[in-house]
Amino acid sequence: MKALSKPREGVTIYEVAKRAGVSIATVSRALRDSELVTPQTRERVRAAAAELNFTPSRLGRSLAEGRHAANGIVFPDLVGPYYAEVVLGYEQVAAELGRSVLIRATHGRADADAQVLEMAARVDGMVIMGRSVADDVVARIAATGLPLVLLSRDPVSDVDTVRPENDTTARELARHLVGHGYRRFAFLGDPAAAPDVAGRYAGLAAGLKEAGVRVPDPVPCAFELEAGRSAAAGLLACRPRPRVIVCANDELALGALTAAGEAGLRVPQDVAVTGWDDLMAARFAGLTTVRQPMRELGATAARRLHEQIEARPAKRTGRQETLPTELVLRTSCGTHTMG
Amino acid sequence: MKALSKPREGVTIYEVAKRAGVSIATVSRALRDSELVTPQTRERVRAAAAELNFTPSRLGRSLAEGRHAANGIVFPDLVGPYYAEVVLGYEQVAAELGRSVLIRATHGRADADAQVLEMAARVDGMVIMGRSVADDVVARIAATGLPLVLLSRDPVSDVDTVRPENDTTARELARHLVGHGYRRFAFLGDPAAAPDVAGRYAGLAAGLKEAGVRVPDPVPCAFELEAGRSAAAGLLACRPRPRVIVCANDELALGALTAAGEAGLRVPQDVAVTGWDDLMAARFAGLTTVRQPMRELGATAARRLHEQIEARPAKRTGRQETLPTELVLRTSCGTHTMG
DNA sequence: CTGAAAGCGCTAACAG
DNA sequence: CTGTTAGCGCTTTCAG
Repeated sequence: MKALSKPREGVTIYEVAKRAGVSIATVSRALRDSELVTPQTRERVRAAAAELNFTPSRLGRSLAEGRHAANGIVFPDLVGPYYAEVVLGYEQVAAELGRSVLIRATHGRADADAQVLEMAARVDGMVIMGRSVADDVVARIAATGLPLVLLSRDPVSDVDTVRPENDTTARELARHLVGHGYRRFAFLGDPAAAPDVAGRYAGLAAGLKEAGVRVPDPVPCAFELEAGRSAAAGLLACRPRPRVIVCANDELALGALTAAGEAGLRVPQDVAVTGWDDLMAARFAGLTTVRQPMRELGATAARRLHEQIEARPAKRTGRQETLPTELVLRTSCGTHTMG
Repeated sequence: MKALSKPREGVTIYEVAKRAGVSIATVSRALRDSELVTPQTRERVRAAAAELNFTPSRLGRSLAEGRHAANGIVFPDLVGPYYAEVVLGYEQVAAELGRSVLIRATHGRADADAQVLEMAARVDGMVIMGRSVADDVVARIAATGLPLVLLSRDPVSDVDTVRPENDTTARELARHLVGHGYRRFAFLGDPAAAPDVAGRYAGLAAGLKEAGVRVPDPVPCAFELEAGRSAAAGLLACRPRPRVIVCANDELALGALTAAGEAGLRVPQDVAVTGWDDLMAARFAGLTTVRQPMRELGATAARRLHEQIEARPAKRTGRQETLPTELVLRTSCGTHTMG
């Protein structure tokens, strides 16, 4: 057997050791500020490392330490400001905790399962958001004992979950709209596409039922402005026309607003529209919507995950955490009298 | 010397080998579809692996293969839709190429340099965006021979660069605004904060100079709506008031629009406003702006990086690529007569 | 076709 | 305080 001699090119700890005239153990210690080295030696090693522009291999270190010092997050997509904010909150907390961050958007890809499993092998713990992968993949990862947190997703076995409040606020929205005198409702969005949408629809339905108003069937629709526009155009062509279109998120609502304009209808006089998310555009479009603590969702998930990682061996608590959301009234749902 | 016995818990290739009654080499081969194993053996190994819920350790594999199969991307921040879109494009291409993605937002953190260096040790190549770290860090990473691509940033030595067109389109914008008859310009944004802003300001200045219009000093301002609002409020209080406020990006412009509204000024009759980015909100705010191929910027950077990684040992070409941008005229810059 | 064993770069006992 | 050395989990010669 001979050396394999891969065409590696990074400077290794051996070269630094040789240059500094010490052993690799001393280099390792010196570079990590161990107390077990003379300031003198430390300096010599430091100098040698600097001269060689040496950075320790993360692979070697992780393998020896038995940890990656990295967290992952998987989400269905990154389109629209929603996911980005969540990822931002996640990254921020992870960075503070000194952990690297791996991301993967599944985009409904065929090999999503494999990619997520791959990520599971690279991290000390991960967050899975929404319906990015099937339950059996989640279960399989959970079975390995890897720290795991589900975000905006229905619980799977005893995995920790973090999500925004949907039900209560959706009921509140229903009550508010009924208060405007509306009776013909439409719901734009596919409850089967995301747990959050299911929760919003359920809350709306419950609120309407309480008020004795007919509950509309949901109109499934992709999460894009364009899709919202065309679906809403169809809805607005119905007779009798719905008096209010409750949309599963702001992008759809913005599309509905566009459709209403194209149909020559005034909002809210002819048709009212509501969204969900409170994107920046919602403000400029005067859209009534629900504000979600997106960044905080990501940050919270990161903290829960970290707790699990630190608490190894894992004690799955199945903790469920729900973050509050807030109804934001603007002009698109109807005219509000001041005072 | 004894075994170290870390409290590792993952199933290893040894256990699979034992269970399948073969050597670890055979397991390794079987699981990676090597031709060198009987279908029979392969099946036996597969079964054993499945029963044990085995996933090969990425660390072990990477260390042995001498590659991470991961790419990194560093950006200054993730606030606002701009960066998210870039990251999305990057992730998408990286995923197609079978590579994991590491992200890091520096947020102007003090330890940004160390974090970026850390990432450099975890990936086979990385993209550095805007002013996320200082030139010397870029140079240092480049010196290690790690494949590197700069995004929306001034070139450093011979590192490949990808960026959006700023100068030409900014000149075009200047000409258009001068065509509206405007002479008193203001520029909101800090050219020192981002190379893109510097390019936009330079282009605007050049365009104005050509037209014989006085070039305004830039008004430095953070990249946030609120900051834009207050800076614009100050500008609008000046006498004589600027006739048009050219903003470094849409968020600032949206803030300027808000400020104008609060000051009781009509846009564009009393003051015109332009942005840059073409966020979704820009459309609903009627904002004249410049559309950038954000997703394509990320995707292009990912491809360039991949080329470098595949072409190892690296041959730095210092290739510079500029992606086109497009002026989008809406109502905020002035009234346009049809036809 | 399969197995034995040598590393990949680093950390951490252990023995000086 | 410092050096020696045994792994960490996997891939890959090299021999059979």
